[in-house]
Parts: sequence; C-alpha cells; structure tokens
Amino acid sequence: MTSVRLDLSRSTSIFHALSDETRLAVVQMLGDGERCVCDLQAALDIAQSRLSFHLKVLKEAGLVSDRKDGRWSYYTLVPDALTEAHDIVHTLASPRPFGSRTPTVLGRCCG
Amino acid sequence: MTSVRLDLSRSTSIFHALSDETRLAVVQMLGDGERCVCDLQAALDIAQSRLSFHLKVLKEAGLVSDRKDGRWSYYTLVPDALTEAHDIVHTLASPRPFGSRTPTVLGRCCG
DNA sequence: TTGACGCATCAATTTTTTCTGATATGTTTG
DNA sequence: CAAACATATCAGAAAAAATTGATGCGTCAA
Repeated sequence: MTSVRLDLSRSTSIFHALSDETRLAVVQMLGDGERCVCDLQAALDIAQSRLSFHLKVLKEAGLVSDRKDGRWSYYTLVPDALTEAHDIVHTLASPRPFGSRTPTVLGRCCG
Repeated sequence: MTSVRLDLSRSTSIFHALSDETRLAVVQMLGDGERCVCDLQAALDIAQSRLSFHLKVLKEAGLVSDRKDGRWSYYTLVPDALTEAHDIVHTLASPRPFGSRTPTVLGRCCG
C-alpha cells in the first residue's frame, strides 16, 4: 500500500482550478470530448480574453492540455488529473495510518 | 440512477474551501478525529484570528462542524461533505449521458 | 470577584484573483 | 497581398480573499 501523504501545494492548486464556475463549466464540456476555444466561448458566452484566462488556470493546474491546429486551439481534459483529484479527496476522507497522525490529546486539551 | 447534473455553485464553494494549504492541513488533522481550536493552533503555529477565519470558511462550506464545551470549541469533519466532494469529482470525471451534453460539432469548428 | 484563558469578530490593510479592453501573432481566405 | 479570424497576452481597474492587530464576550480558576 502506497503512503498517502498529501502534497498540499499540488492539492490546493487542483482545488483552486476547480473553484470557479466558468472553469467547472469548461471541465464539464470537455468531459464530452475535445473542444476548440471558439466552441467553448460560444457555449459560455463570455469575453474571449476571460475564457483564455480561465483556460490558462486550468492548464497550469494540469487539468487540461491544448493542441493547435491551424488557427484553432483545442482543449482536452487530462484524465490523470481528475483521477488525481479523486485520490486527493479520497485521502482526505480516509483516516491516516497511526504513524502519520497528529498526536491525539487524550486528556483535556490545551494542557 | 440519479441524475448527475452538478450544482456549480455548491461545487465551487467546496473546492474553494479546499483550495488553501492552511485549510487542507486542518482537514487533515480533523481526519484523525475532533480537535479543539487551541490544538489546531498549536499544531499549525498561526495567528489565532487567522485560524478562526479559515475555520469559518470550512464551516460555511459545510466541511466541518463545531461544538462548544466550556471555553473550548471543538471542530469535526462532516463526513457527508467529503463524500459530496468525492461525488462531484467523480461526476466531473465521467462522461455525461447523451441528453445533457453540449452538442459535439462534427465537422470543423466555428462554422 | 477578579484575572487569565479560548475563541469569535471587526476594521484596516495587503495580497490575490478576476475582469475588461486593447494589442499582438500567426492563419486562412479572397 | 490584404482583410478577416482565432487566440494569447498585457496593463489597468475592480472585486474578492487573506492577514493583522484590536476588542469583546463567555468561562473557568484562584
């Protein structure tokens, strides 16, 4: 069994990327497959620079990747990243092994 | 089978709560069980008002609950919330049923 | 009952994030 | 080649979030 210590910095980066409605909507759309920026923009109806900004946040968090073809850019989900997010939440939700726990104060606290 | 349409606002609220290292560290500690604020503060070594602020964010997102006993406040994870987070990520990672998809552009994009 | 403690809250400030409009770059089409 | 496009990037403004230090309030212990 692999050790499940969290990389806090990596974890917060992923969660931050997912903490915005526009970005979540993009991730949802990409769940159906690759999309070009223009399609995303048409569906979301937001300013182009704004979408570009959010795509950059997603990309820097490793949640999406992009590819260029002619004058279009296509974005795709990075499946491993969502798996990673899944694992992080799972780790948070599961008790850790004894060795890595913060010592439990058995008597009263603030002793 | 339940419909898996995401509540974007709820989702971003949870992810935002998890998008900070201090708050993630708190969640990790609470994974070992209930803790009073003073123990959290001692372990994290941050200003008291700052910890209080982050606990409030976690509480408002429904990730933790608190209880008072004498002059101490004890915080606990809300297990359902982490389950919910887990489900949200799972939903994001899974293709949606046909009916709820953004139409795929089959030919070239930006037509 | 007085003083120390544990914690929440507030106002002020700083930092970070987001949005907007403009401009730049490469691409395709006429 | 020129014009229209698709997209990224940048600077500045606006908005949101985080930090800090102070204050207040309930609780406990001397």
